[in-house]
Amino acid sequence: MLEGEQPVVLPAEQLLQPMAQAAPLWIRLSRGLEAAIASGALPPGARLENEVSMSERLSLSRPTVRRAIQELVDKGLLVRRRGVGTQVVHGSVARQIDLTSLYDDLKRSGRVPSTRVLDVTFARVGPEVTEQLGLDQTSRVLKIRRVRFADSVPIAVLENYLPDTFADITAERLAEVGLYQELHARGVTLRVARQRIGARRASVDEGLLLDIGRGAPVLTMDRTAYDADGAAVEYGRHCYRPDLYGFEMTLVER
Amino acid sequence: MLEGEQPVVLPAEQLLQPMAQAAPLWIRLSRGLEAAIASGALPPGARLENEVSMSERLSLSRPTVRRAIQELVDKGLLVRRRGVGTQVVHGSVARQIDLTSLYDDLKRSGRVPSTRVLDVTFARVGPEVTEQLGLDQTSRVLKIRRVRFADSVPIAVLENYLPDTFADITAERLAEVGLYQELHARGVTLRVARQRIGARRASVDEGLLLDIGRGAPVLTMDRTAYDADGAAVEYGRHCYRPDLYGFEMTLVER
DNA sequence: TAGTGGTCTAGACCACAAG
DNA sequence: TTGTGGTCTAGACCACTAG
Repeated sequence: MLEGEQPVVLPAEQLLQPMAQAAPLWIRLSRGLEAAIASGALPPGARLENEVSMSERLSLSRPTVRRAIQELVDKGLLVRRRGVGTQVVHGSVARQIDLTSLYDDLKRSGRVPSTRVLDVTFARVGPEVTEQLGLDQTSRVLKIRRVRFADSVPIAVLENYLPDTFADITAERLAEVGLYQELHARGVTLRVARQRIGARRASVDEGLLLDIGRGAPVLTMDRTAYDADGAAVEYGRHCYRPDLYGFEMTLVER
Repeated sequence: MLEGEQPVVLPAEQLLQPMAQAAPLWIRLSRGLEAAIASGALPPGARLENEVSMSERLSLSRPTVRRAIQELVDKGLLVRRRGVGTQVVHGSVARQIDLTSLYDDLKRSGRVPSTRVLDVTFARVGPEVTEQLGLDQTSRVLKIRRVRFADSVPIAVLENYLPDTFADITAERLAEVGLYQELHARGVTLRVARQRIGARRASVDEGLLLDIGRGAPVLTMDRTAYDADGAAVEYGRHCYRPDLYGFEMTLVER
C-alpha cells in the first residue's frame, strides 16, 4: 500500500489562493499546492487527492489541474506514478537554478547582498567576448566588473559584457539594483541563457578581492543570455568563493 | 517584421517520424521537430508554422501540437512569443543536465569512457552519509570508489554510497556498465535527484589519481538520487578535473 | 477488478503584437 | 484589424498498479 494511506484533501480556499494579478487558474492552484507543501499541510510522503476528484471539487477541468500538478513535478516537489497516485517527495527541497541573478538569489536566501563596482568601461575587447555577443570583432562593448558581498563578506567577482545599446548604464545604478534588475527596468526580457559551471585557480587580484589566497580554487560560471529576439544581451564570466557559494539544483526524470 | 518572414513548413512525414515503440504523438512530433532543427531544415532564427495550421495539416489536435512545441521550448531550442510566433533560437545549443551518469554523458559526446574500480566495500560510514540515504547511523552501506577516464585520460574520482539492498554489486560489473545502468538493470528507476556543484582543493590521493598537483582545484558534485517511492537510492560525492570537464546547461525563463 | 495517471480530441474565448 | 500564442473546458479512451 502507498505510504500515506488516505489522500490529504485540503479546502478549495486554501488551494486556489487569490492572487494580485488575476493569474491563470493553473498557476493559482500550483502556488496553493506549493504553499501547502511548504507549510507542512502536505507533509513529505503525503498522498494527494486524485486528479478527477480534485478537478470536480475545485470546479476546474482536469487538464487545468494536471498542469498545476505537472508544474510541481517539474520542480521536484511531487512524484506521480500511473495506477498509484501523486505524492509529496521525501526529504528537503533545494531551489531550482533559474534565470535570475546572484543578487536575487542571495536576497531570497535571507542574506544581505551588496555590490562594489570596480570598473565600468566602454572599449574594444577580445574576440572570445564579441563572439559570444554575436558582434563584429571591432565593436566596442560595455565591460562591468563588480564584487558581490553577502552580509559584507565577498563571495564573487562578476565580469559582464554588454553590447553598446547599454553603454549608458552607470556604476551608481549597478551598486543599487543588480544588472538583471536594471535590464528588466529597461524593458529587456531574458528568455534563454546558456551557462557552463567549472573551476580554476584564482588570479592574483581575484584572490585579493575575495580574501582568499592566490591560486586558491574558485567556482566559475560563464553565461550568455539572450532576449526574446534571440539577440545576445549579456555575456558574463564570474567566479565564486567555493566555501561560501555553490549551485544547487533538483533533477527530475524526463 | 519577424526575421524569417515566411514560416518554414515541413512535410508531415518528416515531422511525425514513426518510432519503434509507438510513442505518444506529442513525443513523435517533438522528436521530428528536434531532428529538423539538428539537421538544419529548421535553421536558427527560422519561423515555425503556427499551431493551428500545423495541427490541421498533421491531423492532430492543437493541445497535442502545443505539448510537442512546449517540450522544445523547455529544452531551450524554441522561443515563443504571443502575437508573434515561434522561432528556432539563435546560436549553438548545449545539452541539458539530466538524470544520467557521467558514463552516458561521455559516450554521448563521442568520447570513449572507461572506469577503474578502486574499491568496493560494505561497511559502516559517517553520519553525513547515512543521513543522506535516510538510514540509521548504525547501518552498513556499500561504498564504491572509482576513477573515470575519457579517452584514457582520468577526468573524475567518483565516490558512491548505496543502501544494503545493493550489497551484491560487483566491481567487474561496475567496470563495464556504469552504476546507473546497473541500477536500471535491477529495475530501479531514479525519479528525482538533488545535487550541489562546488569546488575545492584536491586531496593528496585525488591529485595523484587525476594526475594533477596536490591542492589543485577540482570541480565537485554531490548528488542524492531517489526512486519513485521517494527512497534514497544513491549518494555520490564526485570530483572532476576542471580543465577537462564542466557542467553545461540551458536555462529558460519560466 | 477498481482506481490511478497518460494521452488525445474539438472546440471556445482571451491577450498581445504588428501592420 | 488580423494573426499569433495562452488559457480553459468537457468529455473520451487507454495503460499501468494494486489488491
